[in-house]
Amino acid sequence: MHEVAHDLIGCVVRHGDASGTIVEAESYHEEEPACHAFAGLTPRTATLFGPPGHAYVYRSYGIHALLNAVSEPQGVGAAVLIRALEPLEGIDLMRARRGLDAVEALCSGPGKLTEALGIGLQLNGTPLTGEGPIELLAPPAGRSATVVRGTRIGITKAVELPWRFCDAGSRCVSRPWPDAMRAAAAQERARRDRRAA
DNA sequence: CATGGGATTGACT
DNA sequence: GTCAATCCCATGC
Repeated sequence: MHEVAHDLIGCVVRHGDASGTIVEAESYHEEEPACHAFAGLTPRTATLFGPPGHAYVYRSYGIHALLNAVSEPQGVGAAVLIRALEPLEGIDLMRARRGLDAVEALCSGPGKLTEALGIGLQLNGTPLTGEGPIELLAPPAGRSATVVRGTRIGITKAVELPWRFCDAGSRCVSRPWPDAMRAAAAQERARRDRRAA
């Protein structure tokens, strides 16, 4: 049921002149209480119950816009939250919007990437298939990411569900890193220290 | 109509 | 580590 979230890792999101590769995503479904669609069909969740391949953008904590891709057929409320990108094009534009220089900090969080790409609430409900301002593109041929799976973060309900997917090789993932990534990073550090000694 | 709670981030102790 | 910022909307009276 959550292969969409897995498969989005490595895909490219583009808005205007800025784009990035997805390195982190989480799946949400109407049957579990962490999903906004759990409350049923309301004005807020209408997009979630609409056709797949559309953007669900909502305001979080009154401050940030968060970008999701509707992932199930019309009538089923489900979406994949895009949590982090590796910047690809328009990096200087992203720097200007974010007021930061470090590339790995530009899109390493769901609120950060919408700011970097200039995505706002007015894009809620727009298609991601190329007819709308935001476009979702398949991974470039030949690219294959090592995807690690973990529990979703920042939520208080259904925290045990392992529906968070990250590219283990990316430094642009939002924190905290999944255990598998921390282990890999520690191993790398040990290897480097051994070489230095 | 009033209230409360976030799928977060950045600044500060 | 803690904490405030800030607003949409679901819920309850």
